[in-house]
Amino acid sequence: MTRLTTPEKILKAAHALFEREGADAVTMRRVADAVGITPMAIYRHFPNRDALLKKLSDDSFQSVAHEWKSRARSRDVLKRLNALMEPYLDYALTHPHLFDHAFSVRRDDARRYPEDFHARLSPTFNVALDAVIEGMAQGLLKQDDPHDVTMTIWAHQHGLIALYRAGRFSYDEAQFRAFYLQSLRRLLDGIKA
Amino acid sequence: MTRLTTPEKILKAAHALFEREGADAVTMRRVADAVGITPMAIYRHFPNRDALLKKLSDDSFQSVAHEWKSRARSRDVLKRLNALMEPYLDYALTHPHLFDHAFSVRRDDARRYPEDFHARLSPTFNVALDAVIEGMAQGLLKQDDPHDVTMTIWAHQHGLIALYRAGRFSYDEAQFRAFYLQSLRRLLDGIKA
DNA sequence: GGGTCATGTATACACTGTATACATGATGGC
DNA sequence: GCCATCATGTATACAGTGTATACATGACCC
Repeated sequence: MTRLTTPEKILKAAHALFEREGADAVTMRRVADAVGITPMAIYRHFPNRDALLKKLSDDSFQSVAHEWKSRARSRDVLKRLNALMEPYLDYALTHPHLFDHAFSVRRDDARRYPEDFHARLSPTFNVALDAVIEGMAQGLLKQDDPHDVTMTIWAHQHGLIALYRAGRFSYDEAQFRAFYLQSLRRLLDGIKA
Repeated sequence: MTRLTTPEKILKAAHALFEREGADAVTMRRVADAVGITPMAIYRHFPNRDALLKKLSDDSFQSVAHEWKSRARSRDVLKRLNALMEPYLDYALTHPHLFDHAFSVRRDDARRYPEDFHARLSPTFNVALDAVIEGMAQGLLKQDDPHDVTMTIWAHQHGLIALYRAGRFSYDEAQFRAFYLQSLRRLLDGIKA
């Protein structure tokens, strides 16, 4: 257990609150109490509450982002695409509150489609994009704009999880996972006969 | 201009605030000021703020729900499905804050998949479901669980709009609408070659 | 005419983020 | 060794939030 600097302690305490009870539970006073300082001391390290929450969720997301890439190892493009669909769900299920904050909250610095994704600014999007490009080159996927197709896949994943997070499914995690994969299979194969 | 009862005045004032500035702007004090009463007077008509917001968004949603059905007139099932995809987007674009509240907020009384939708409790879901069932019967759509397929379509729509609402697209409304319809076409046709 | 009840007001409390002013202790230059 | 500087903390205060509680007022009915 290495000694933590104060900003680290603050982030850790805030993170714990966030994971357990969601963003609303992360009040300056509760974080300060958990660290053992006064609320105003937090402002020596973070300009305001939003910045604290943002740093928090950015760090958390960063720590799982590399996991993304490591799953994209398969030679088979279709298997690779399938394997890429799971980490997004995994993150949503293991860090639900952080997921909400990372993807469902409007924020000024969020990457925007299409320009930021054409500029390859999103490492996670890139992995999926490359699989799609390769799939089209190999003739496994229909010829189409690969960026648009990747975005379609992302949106589909996101929609399912957003509805799940909003309480629109009565499925438990295992059941929802099955539905999620099945639904993505429909996207790959199409609904039309 | 018929005379409004106090609860109606409250709802109208709250609705205006909601549409213009979003849920956070709907404070008891601002609503009360707009109506010309004290904040506590609102509690004679609504048990608390959440109930006020809920009634508000339910009413708003109700007022557009019948529009849903009227679009499902075409004989051609595929055209009908396409026509059904637009109202959801229209509602999201014309009432963005209300859309967020209606579909992205966790609420205890929300209908849950699958049981509430099998019980046909959602008039809007039913319209799409019936089109899907008919499409399968006619052999236009792949044989599959029609409820699951309808849910897949809904999730796809929802994901696109959720990302748009979260600021992940730099498209303007017209551009996003085009992308939205294109993406849903991909779902119908499939991505695989 | 007087009780009942719906509807309003006034006040107060606990909670929020954070601006402002001040304290304290470590560090570096002379 | 001493003193200024500065990072880091505290204490207090303010404006905002939802809402519990107590009281006022006027319409209605018997």
